[in-house]
Amino acid sequence: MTAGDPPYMAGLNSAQRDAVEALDGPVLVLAGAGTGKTRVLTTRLVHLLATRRAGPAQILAVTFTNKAAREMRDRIGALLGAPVEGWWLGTFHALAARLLRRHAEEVGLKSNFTILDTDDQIRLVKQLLQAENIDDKRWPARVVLGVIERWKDRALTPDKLKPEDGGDVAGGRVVQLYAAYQERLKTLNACDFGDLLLHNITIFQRRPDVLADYHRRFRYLLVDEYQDTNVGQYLWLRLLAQASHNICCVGDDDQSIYGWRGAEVGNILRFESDFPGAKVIRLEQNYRSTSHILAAASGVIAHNQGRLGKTLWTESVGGEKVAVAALSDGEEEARYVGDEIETLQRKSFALRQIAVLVRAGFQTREFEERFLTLGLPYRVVGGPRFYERLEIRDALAYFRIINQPEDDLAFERIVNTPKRGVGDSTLQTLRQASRVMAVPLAEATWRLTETDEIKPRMRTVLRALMQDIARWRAELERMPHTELARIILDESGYTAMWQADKTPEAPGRLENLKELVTAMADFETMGGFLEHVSLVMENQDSADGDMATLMTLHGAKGLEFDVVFLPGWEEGLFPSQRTMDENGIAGLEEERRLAYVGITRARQRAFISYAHSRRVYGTWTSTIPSRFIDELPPEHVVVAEEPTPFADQGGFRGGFSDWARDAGYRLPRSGAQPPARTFPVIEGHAFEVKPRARPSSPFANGARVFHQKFGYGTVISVDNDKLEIAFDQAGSKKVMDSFVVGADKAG
DNA sequence: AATCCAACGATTTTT
DNA sequence: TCGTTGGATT
Repeated sequence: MTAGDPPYMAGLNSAQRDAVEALDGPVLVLAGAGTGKTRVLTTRLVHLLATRRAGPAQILAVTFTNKAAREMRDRIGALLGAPVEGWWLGTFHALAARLLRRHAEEVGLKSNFTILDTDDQIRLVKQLLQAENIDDKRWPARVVLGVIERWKDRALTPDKLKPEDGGDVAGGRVVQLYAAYQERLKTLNACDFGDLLLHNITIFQRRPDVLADYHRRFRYLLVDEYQDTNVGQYLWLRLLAQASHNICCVGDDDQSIYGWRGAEVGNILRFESDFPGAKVIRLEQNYRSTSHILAAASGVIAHNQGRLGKTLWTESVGGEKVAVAALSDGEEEARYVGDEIETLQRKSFALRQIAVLVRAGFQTREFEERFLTLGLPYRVVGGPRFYERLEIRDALAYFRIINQPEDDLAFERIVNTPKRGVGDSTLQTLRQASRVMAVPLAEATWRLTETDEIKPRMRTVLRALMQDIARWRAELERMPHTELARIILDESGYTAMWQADKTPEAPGRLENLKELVTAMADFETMGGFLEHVSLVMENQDSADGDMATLMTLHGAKGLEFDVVFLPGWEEGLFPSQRTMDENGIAGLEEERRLAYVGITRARQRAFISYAHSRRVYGTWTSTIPSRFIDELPPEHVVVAEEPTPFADQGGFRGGFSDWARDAGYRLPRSGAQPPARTFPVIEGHAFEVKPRARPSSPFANGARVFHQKFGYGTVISVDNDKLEIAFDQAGSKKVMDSFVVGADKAG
């Protein structure tokens, strides 16, 4: 490092430095796992500013997730010592939406268009299927929508498709449905996520003057996670970069795991031919993991074809080898993981630095059950997002119909929520009127209340609703939108509906509604807030405190932990049978990349495991160890195994899988009971006695308590800090007292 | 229009 | 096995 270096360059290695300093022309930074990718991106951006190549307004910095965008913003803010506001730094979708609001009329939308979420999309497709008399049993709306979305990912608009391109999906009429879907979106003044990008592309192509304007504006482009871009995103970037050629993409072909969502690894593989004269820089020094962990991950990923190729290395040699354990069944596997975590805890690993990464969400269940019995605090990452919750979507539908009168989907959602006695037949009448008069549903409803088309009682109800909506809409101009939101939820009877609800979820839902209104305060307008919700709002990491993490491999991308558990490495489960059936070798390779992502999340320890037999949808199935286990380089792995007649005492000599398959032979056939559990594996760590002297429980027999997962129940026995509780819904369970609260304090 | 059961079917999900 | 969903029932 030279004396004249600016402080923000301090500590960069030479490859990182190259990536920061290569400012002109196309640059591809191949950043392996844990090689300081974000550091490079943020430093590069700061370097652009410091060298006065560009001001904040001339840089377009694109990420996939809001989280990544936030992280970049925070880190740049820290480097500059000033907050990053109003920059063109955000997700593809947020930036595209921002551009589209400025030019909406160009594609037949108004600037206040609604961004639909998946639920809205499915409802819309369902309506179209019904209108076309297509059996939605045979062709479920989600399947049809899936086909349409994959087309959108590839920037294939209906005009680019021939009717036969849809195969026999929806009776051979998908293309037609797709066109109808787009038409319908336009009349709803709405678009879906894919459209945000595609409309941008249309505008750029149709209006060279507009594009040229953005060329003058955006002189430097920075793109994160380039391996995850789909064709639409690629075209969008290429259009924006075609004047300056100053595009820098950062990514890792080995971490491309979203092919099933339309991501094209091809984009990153083709970068050099797409952007002639491109400079390719490899970041290969890993700052995260031990050499054993890196070697294990590299050994697996080396089995993939068609990689750009990187050789990760680290200065952190040694450490523990990757542990591989064979367990008898899933329950035993959960027991094993739980035991290992307790051991690690005694070695003073923090729980928040330990993660269990599974292939599919349902796998977390066994671990949850085990952790509950052990009293091991954990959090499950994933599950429904805040804005996907029923009550949030209902509330938003009210706000949407106020904000955007043409939003029929929102109207349909709230017209009978809370119950107003508006049934299917009334709704049909409204829909028909809307169609005949060619006006939005809300407008049609308004007009119908003036006629005798509908029964007088219904007319009164609907008129009241429409008057409310009109009044709220007028208030939009006059009062703060947070206050208006409270009024809407109140006057519509929506809050009252949940207050009257006696189910255990009701208090939580009211809580969420409150939270929603609070969150609105950060926005200047209702419209701004709605945009935020559809593009940005996510689960708040409510769980602070020291807890182990349970999540999917997909969810773990971009994260790191001291210790990672990778259970369920069995053929069919991981790699997933379905992926292999559907996508063959390409699918298998994506699964392998997932394995690579999983292993490289670990800083110090990785534990891979599989079960000999597993209950799949209720029936016992015997399993075969994942082929990925065979691909682990033996010298970096330590096998924790049951001694068997087949196993060499030294372990791992003639090939692990042979041993494993031999052992598998001794298992009962599918449908039988699992073998007796004989092996809680792994070398002894019995030298320590459970040190935690626990205070006796604050709960007594007969106490009414509430548990996050099991709901309400009555304590039937107390054993120090362990309680046995008869839950009203879930039956009798043993749980830790720290996991329950008094029933009076619940909610 | 609300409620109740049976039949079904079941990955991964950044926006 | 278990949760969801849609048809049938009141």
